[in-house]
Amino acid sequence: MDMKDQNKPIEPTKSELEILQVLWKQGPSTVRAVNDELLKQKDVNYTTTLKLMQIMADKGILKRNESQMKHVYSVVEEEQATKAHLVDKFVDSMYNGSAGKLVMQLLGGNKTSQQELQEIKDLLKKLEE
Amino acid sequence: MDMKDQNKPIEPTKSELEILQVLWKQGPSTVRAVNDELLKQKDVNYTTTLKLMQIMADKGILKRNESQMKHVYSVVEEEQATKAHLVDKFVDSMYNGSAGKLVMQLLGGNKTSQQELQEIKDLLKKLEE
DNA sequence: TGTTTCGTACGAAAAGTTTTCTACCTTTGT
DNA sequence: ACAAAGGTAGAAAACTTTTCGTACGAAACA
Repeated sequence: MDMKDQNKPIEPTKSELEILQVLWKQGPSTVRAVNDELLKQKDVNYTTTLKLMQIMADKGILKRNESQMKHVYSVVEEEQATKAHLVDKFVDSMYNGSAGKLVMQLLGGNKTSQQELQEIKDLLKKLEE
Repeated sequence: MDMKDQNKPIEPTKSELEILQVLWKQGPSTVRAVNDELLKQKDVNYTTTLKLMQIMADKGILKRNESQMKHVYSVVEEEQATKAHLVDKFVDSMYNGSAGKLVMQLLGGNKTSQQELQEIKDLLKKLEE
């Protein structure tokens, strides 16, 4: 009996998110591959990453292919879908649900490149139609 | 000896953020006032809120005025500053530091009102200069 | 075949967060 | 003066998240 029954949105913890990053970037991977990547950022034990990924599989965040000895893990939900609802949650809790306010803050902080600004303007034009 | 020595950016937990929200909205407040506000959203015990706010004071997130029996707590860092670096952290971990990508996602999700869109366009104009 | 290497699984411990219990002090009202 | 109401503080329980130790099976290789 496992915990895979849940239509609830995923709420990854901090470490879980780090693992998701790697899987988003590299696609389906073994624990070893994920751990090697994490090691570039921080000091982490192989079994720690393994355990975490097992837990995530249990929660239904990841699925795994056990046909090989080296299990291959992949992400269940689309990257975009996960990000979308994480952003939603963030906007809700920080900006009272107003995406506009968040955008204002981001644009105000001049952390945005010229090219990015142009892309945003183009998108705004499209939205007008 | 307390833990107030830290220039590290604040990383509030989920519950701590809820308390920050209230203080941002209401300004310096007693535990009672904060708790009353929280009660509108969820079921929470007075001593729980008290403890949390004490911990936050310990961490240096809040400061308090003890001159009265009813201690008055206020936020140490400016709301904008806290939000700015929380957003930064979020953008870093989710969008690889690209604020533009986040904006794109937000605008793409049509969660943004006409008025907000207008404000954003105005801001973009200003940024061009 | 035996031994070393690399993988998984499981369980427990460590650390962090949240909640509650209890004690005790101060203010208020009778 | 005393009781009641409302405040703080500290210890500890309950959860959640993160990390690690140990066992053991499969593959590689001398």
